[in-house]
Formats: sequence, C-alpha cells, structure tokens
Amino acid sequence: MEKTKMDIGEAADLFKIMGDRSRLSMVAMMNRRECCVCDFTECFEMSQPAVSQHLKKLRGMGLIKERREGYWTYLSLNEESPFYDMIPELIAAIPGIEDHISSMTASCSRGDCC
Amino acid sequence: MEKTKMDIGEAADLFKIMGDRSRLSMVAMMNRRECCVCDFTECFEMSQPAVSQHLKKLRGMGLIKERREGYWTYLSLNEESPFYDMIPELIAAIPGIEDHISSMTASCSRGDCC
DNA sequence: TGACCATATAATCAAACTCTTATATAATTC
DNA sequence: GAATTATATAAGAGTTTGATTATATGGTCA
Repeated sequence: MEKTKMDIGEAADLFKIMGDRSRLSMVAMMNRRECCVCDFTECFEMSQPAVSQHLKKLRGMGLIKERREGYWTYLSLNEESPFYDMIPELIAAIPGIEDHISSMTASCSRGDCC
Repeated sequence: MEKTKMDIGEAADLFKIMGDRSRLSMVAMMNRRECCVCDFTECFEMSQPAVSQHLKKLRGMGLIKERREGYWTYLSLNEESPFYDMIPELIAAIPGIEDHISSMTASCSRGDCC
C-alpha cells in the first residue's frame, strides 16, 4: 500500500522542527531509544525550561509521546504520527550522526541513556 | 569510503533551510532538474524579490549553483556541496512529494520546467 | 547607445523564534 | 499533610525570519 501523501507544507514544518540543533539531537536520541527529560538537560547543558519548550514543539506536532514513571517522564517517538516513518530516514541521511550522538550522550551521567 | 562526518549543527542548518514550504519546493524541483528563477515565481505565485531572497539563502549555504543563458539564470543543486548527497534522500523521505511537485509545476506556463 | 528584461539588493516591518528568570503543577515519599 | 522532585508554563528581552515596496545591477537586443 502506498504511504499516505503528505502536503509539502507539512513536510516543511517537520524540517523546520528538526532545523534546530537541540531538537534534532533530541529526535536522533529518541530515534535510538526512549529518553528522559533530564537526559536532554544534561546532554545539552541546557536549562530545564529551554528543554521543556523544545519538547512542547515536538509534542505540538504530535511527534512524541510520553510515559510517566516515578519522578520521571520518558519520551519517545510517537508511532501514531504521520511523520513517524520519515524520521529514521531523515536521521539516517546525516553522515556520521550516530557517532555524534554517541559521543554527546557518553558525557551524560546516565551514560547508557541513548 | 565512509562519507565525511557532518556536525549536528550543520545538519540542523540544512533542515532549517528546507524548513520552509517555498524553499523545500525549490529544492525538490531542482532535485529533478535545473530550474529558472522565473519557474519559481510562477509556480509559487510569489513575488520576484521573495524568490530571490530564498535563493540567496540556498546560495549562502552553497547548496546551489547557477548558469547564465540569455536573459535567464538557471539554477541547480551544487554537486560540490557537502549536503549534495543528502538532498535526494531527504526529498525521497517525503511521501508523495513527486506528485505534489508535478501538480505544482503543471500549472506553470513552461509546463515542462520541472 | 539606449531601451528592455531578468534578477539582486536595500530598507522596513510584523511575526515567529529561543533563550532567560520566576513561578506553577503534579506526582512521590516521608 | 508537608517537603521534595521533575517538569511545565508565563512573561519578557533580544534575535531572526519572511514578506513587501522601491531601487540597483547587469546582460541583451535593436
């Protein structure tokens, strides 16, 4: 079955969302595995509200879903999203990104976070 | 040989550039074939300076090259760009984009422009 | 040379973006 | 219930974006 067509404007919105270093990194990390909000604040050395506002955008597009566990909220890519199938392809198109994500998350206290 | 690694920030910049409906369409059109500036103004029903400024951004990233012929300037993707290989992959990740581009350019007077 | 044409640049403005600090919310543990 | 913790929201400042109108540039053709 053919994939559902996507309006160019919608696709552009997705690119725009990913057109930010922090958000692109977040998406790439979640493309590997579920992440905790605190993983982001730590890996990016970014304030908690800043992370939260990036997440709000990702959420606003329906790109991510969340799961609560104890104190933490775990985030992952939302398989219900029309963009879900595109994301691994977009990430894979970036040469060497896996190494970048690995070294970025290596410095994270929860080293195995992503 | 492995492709040159790309910084996440650079990749994000590319996404950002493509995170605009007009520019994404332009890139998708040029991914098919060389285009004239006037193709864009016509296909997008957009003013000439607006198109020109989008082109300036694409040029600023080194994403496109140009060729002069008579009155017209022809634009195409620059194979010297480190992003060159990524573009077809990014475009291909958008479901149904070819149909969208086709119908967008069909209304263009120079119907075969892309 | 001079008129014409495609395209680029400048100046401007409103809207959107991204960060910061301060504060609110809501689940958890004692 | 009270203290604690992770996370979200609000408000505000500074920057960037993308359009518009007006003008400049530079090749082409007669």
